[in-house]
Amino acid sequence: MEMMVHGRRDEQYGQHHHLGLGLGLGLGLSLGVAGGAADETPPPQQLCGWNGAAGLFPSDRRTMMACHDVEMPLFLRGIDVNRTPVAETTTTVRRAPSCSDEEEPGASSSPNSTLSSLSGKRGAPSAATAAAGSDDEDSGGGSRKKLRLSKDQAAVLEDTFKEHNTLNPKQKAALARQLNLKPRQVEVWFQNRRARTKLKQTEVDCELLKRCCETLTDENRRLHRELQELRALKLAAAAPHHLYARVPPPTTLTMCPSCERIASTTHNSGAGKVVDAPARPVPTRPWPPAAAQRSSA
DNA sequence: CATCAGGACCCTTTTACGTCA
DNA sequence: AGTGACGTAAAAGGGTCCTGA
Repeated sequence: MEMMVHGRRDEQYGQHHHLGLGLGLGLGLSLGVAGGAADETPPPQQLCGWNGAAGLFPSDRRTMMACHDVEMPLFLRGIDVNRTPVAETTTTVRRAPSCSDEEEPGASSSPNSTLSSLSGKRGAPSAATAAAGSDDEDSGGGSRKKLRLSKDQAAVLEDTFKEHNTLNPKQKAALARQLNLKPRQVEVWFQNRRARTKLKQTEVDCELLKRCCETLTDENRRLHRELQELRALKLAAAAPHHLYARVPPPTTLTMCPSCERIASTTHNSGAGKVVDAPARPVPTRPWPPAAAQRSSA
């Protein structure tokens, strides 16, 4: 049952992500960034080259630290619960002064912890706050307290996320038990983590599209120039010789005999030399096209 | 077959916390 | 040392979708 649900979700959100992230791929870009794809569990929504966690996800200091710790044995033992930040460094998990009561390992320090026991439905805000108020009475008027996860907790979560970016209830419960967190906290962490992943991927896609757009703009500019030159050439060819001869051509147009491409080169010495432009039987197509003629007729 | 409850997830917003100037 | 701005992670709230009863 659990696995079924899981698979379904994957499928569902795979489609979802096609909408969200598909833009970079619609252009048929094979995102070359895909180098280290192995790192991140290719989520169902993996559409383009996954950049791997290395360069992407640890965008912030804290996550970075967590990722660096990844090598540590996966199942950390004696993980620092959210309380008693004994010898934490900068990422000390602080307990709110109000939350002086120590809950037993099962009940997390999260002020919202009561929420997780509300059978999953996160609605019922009033119930939540009410519960919170009753649970940690001294929480100061129901203001939720956020507790940073410890480095170790984050590392384990990161590791697990790399294996699979979603959790089935069993895994969630196990992880929560292992980390001494509420299942709800684990769930929220995974949600936020997925959101961060998606954001990063979107940024990468966006950057790629930007580059692609620049390339196309350049190409477009180049083609426009080429078109102008060709039009000028055509005009010159059509002009009567005596008129054309009076205007010293700023450039000399030459044609490659093999490929029949016309090249315009500045040629000072050959100023009076007029290229007999229509040497090439270029416009083989009638103008306007026959179809157009027919339709206009 | 229609309906409903339950569950999982996503998206957006809010809030608490940490850092820096 | 105190403070405000800012960035970020944790959490809330609301919505969608799917499944099973």
